[in-house]
Amino acid sequence: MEGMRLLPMAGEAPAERSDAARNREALLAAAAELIALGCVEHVTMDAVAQRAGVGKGTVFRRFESREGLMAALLDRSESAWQGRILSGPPPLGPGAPPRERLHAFGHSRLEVTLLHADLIRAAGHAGARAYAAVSFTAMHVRYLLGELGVHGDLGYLATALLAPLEVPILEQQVHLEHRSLEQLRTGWDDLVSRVVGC
Amino acid sequence: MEGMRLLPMAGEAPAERSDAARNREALLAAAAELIALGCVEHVTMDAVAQRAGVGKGTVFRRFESREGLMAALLDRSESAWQGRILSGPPPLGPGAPPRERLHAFGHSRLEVTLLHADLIRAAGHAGARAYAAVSFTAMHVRYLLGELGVHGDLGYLATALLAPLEVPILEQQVHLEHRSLEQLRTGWDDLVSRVVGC
DNA sequence: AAGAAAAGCGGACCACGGTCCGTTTGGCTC
DNA sequence: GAGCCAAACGGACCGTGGTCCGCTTTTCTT
Repeated sequence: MEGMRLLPMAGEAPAERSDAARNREALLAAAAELIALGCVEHVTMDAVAQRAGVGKGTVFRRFESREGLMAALLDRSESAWQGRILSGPPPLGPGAPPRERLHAFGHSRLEVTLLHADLIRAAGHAGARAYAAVSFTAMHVRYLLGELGVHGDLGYLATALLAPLEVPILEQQVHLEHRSLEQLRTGWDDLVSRVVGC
Repeated sequence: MEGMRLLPMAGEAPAERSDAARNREALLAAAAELIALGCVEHVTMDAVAQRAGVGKGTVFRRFESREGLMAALLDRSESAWQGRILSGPPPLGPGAPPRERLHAFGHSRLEVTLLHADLIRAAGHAGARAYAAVSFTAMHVRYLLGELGVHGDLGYLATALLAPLEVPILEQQVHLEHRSLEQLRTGWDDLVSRVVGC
């Protein structure tokens, strides 16, 4: 049994070396600190590398790009939020009727998106990361629409419902058209009502 | 009548010097050429300046930024398109019933957005430019919704309807979810039906 | 424990967007 | 036409994201 590889498990994750893992944590921490004591724009790759006490190349090897670093940062709160949906208390989590869950979902997504707007924008379309997030929300909305007995192309309807919750649209509505959070919530509720049917 | 300013007309546009105007045209032409014989990403500010035979500083003085240059490029086809809506033949232009116009609007917007996706992405949120475009489409959809007798926050509904026609969402649907143009058109029609009411 | 291969590391280097400031030029007035 | 000045010009310069490659460290094997 000597030649047996313990972790790699077929051809999946080749496992990370200890120094690499240590640096990954140090870099994420450094980036988070830099955000905390300034804006996201101040998070420059050189600054992160210097603060973490590593070379610049290391940052890129760990996170591919600046967008990748931002996406990794985002990933933490995003997973927590997904957890609240999959197994948290109602009406966000399971247990409430689908209609209520859909309304709660929109309100929550609205808030979390506005809260992390800068980070999300800086993360851009970082590889499969962004798609994973989009895909989770789309799948959930699709599921709720199904529960509600909606007919039609549920995949398209889910995407269409989610589109007004994306950063550019929300920023436009808040900053250019001066809509309040309350108005956005009402708008979502109205939109949901129209889409699922009277 | 000697001291009278002919063009400035109050405090509006201070008029452009002849060499400035010449350079603006040369730069736009150079940029268009560079796009034509390569992708949008190859349009670098140095390259545009060199091809137009001017200094780099001139490019930035005329267009503020790379995004500004892209927005200026986009502005041409965008105005033509707006013209087709305001005074072109039905069902896109006036003359057709509002419902048909709304469907035609979505289909047309879909195509033009996908066609110029790269340019639109490169233009980003270039100052008031982007908002002007967004604002035109929003106003038009809002107007059509009004004609259709829809009740509620028409401004919000217009934005929500338009959101799935924005570049990031369309690219996601086309490239990640492999939806055809036909499916997108059908999706738009269905969405419109649900929003304006059965 | 020793040795070797692979994974990681670091920082010099490059390209591009954007700024600055000394110089030139177009378009006035006289 | 001469002269003036605001506007426009050009290109050296800077910061940042991203790459590359020779050196170091970890980890696995025997």
